[in-house]
Amino acid sequence: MPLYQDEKLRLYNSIAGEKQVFKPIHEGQIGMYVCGPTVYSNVHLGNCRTFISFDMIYRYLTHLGYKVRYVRNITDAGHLTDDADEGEDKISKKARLEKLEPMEVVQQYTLDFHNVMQRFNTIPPSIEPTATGHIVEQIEIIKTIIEKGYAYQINGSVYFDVLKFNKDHQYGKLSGRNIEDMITSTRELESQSEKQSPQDFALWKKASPAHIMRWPSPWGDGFPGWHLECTVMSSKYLGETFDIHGGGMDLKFPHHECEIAQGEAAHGHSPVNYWLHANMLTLEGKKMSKSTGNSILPQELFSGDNDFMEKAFSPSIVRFFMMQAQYRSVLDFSNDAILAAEKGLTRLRDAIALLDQLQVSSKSSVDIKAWSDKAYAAMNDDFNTPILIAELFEGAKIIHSINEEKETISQKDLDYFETTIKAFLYDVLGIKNSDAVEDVKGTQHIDAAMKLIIDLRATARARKDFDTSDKIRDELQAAGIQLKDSSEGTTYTTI
RNA sequence: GGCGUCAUGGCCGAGUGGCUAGGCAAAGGUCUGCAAAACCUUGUACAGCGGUUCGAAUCCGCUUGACGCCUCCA
Repeated sequence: MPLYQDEKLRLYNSIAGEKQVFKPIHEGQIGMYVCGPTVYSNVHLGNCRTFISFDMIYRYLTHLGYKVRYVRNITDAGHLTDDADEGEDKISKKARLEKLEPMEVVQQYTLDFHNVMQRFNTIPPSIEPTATGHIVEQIEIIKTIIEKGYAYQINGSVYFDVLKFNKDHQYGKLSGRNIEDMITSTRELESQSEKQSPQDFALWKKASPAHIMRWPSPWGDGFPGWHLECTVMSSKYLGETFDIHGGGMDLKFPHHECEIAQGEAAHGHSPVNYWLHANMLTLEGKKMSKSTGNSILPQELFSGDNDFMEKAFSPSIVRFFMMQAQYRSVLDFSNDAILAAEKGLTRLRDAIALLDQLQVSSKSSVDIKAWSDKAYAAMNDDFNTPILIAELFEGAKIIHSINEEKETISQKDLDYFETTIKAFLYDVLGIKNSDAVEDVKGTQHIDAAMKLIIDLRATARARKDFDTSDKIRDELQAAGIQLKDSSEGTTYTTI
């Protein structure tokens, strides 16, 4: 029997503004769409937080026994640098500046994104569609929206008519805005806009002669608007209404608002049942952002080559650090905070490593079921990973108590305990049980330590204390470090 | 200016109308030839001012501050 039948999952639905009991459209199956990156530059750590948060959510849903179709797009066209009429496609701009084919830009940063996601131990989505791969579908849905009367074309571009839409539907319900306020508070644009109303947004943009990314359409050569791809790809792979839509908090408006409008305009009903928004990662108290330069790249963190941190941190530590905050809370990234996370994770890992050598008894004095109930309760409460981690530390305390024979555990309980605690740390939180740090300084430390051990062994051999020298060699071997004796001396390698 | 979120002990970070969050750090202890490590024990904190209440850090109001969105951003 799948776990989800016992576990009542509640999640915070942004559009309702409250936690709701989760009920999928089809029993046991979930469709989840997450807005992916625009691949015009390297993903920074803030971007990663969102994807790691939804990876954890995907993992937990899967852990509960749901069959999840997880779609996360790659935006490789259509994302404008700004909303003005002269707004340029981000990919196109980067290609122009670096004298590359747009698809070279896309390829470079898609590879970077995949590489970083792999380092963070995220599970690839079931489908990872691209905007350029769905131009035909985007053109089709634009036609539909025009037919329904919610879009107009002008000078080879097509705009969504927000005011018209708002007469029959409610624009702004996700982000809590009403159209009147928006009209009165909209900043005046210097340039004369071809849009009927400043709130209108582009479904299709005419390509100027110099624009290198262009596709033919009924309205002339051009490229699709940013919001459209998500509407098209989510409905194509998950249906016109699906269970969960995720993304960063900063996409709530206008991006997700526009998605709702497009979906309702084209299909007549709301596209999403549960909207989930992951909060921002800040650096020195300010939102990480490519445009302001206040950001740190994952590679810089893993290598220690950055101005913010005193040492290198492995992907697992960074991920564990992120999991210590709830996904809906703003999290500030700092040297002290991640250092604390590193020590905590080590303690947790050390405790779990003790599981294999625990003595079993005929009866348990510890209540493992009560412990796991609390762990599940934490996750069922809108994926409260900080509480889950607190329970994992309680688990560590239990392990130590048994190890010191202050408490007892039966074989049956131990098996369940081990399975559960590992499932939560490895499978749900996605923390690997060990990982190598590509830390130059760290390697130097190990080298220094190994040199000392090797010297001690050499001394022992010199005085024919082979008990000691063999012990060193054999135990290192067992620990995965192989000594190599040669006429030049002794070296070591990891196995 | 509009909309929204948040202010928790040295740091990070949960949660709750009355009962221990957790991690890091710190102090004491166990262990140890000495250290280190490890493990155990210890924290009554919740921006300020009012109000509701038998009781609020938790609810309401105001003040102050921070952040996010309103323009591209995960």
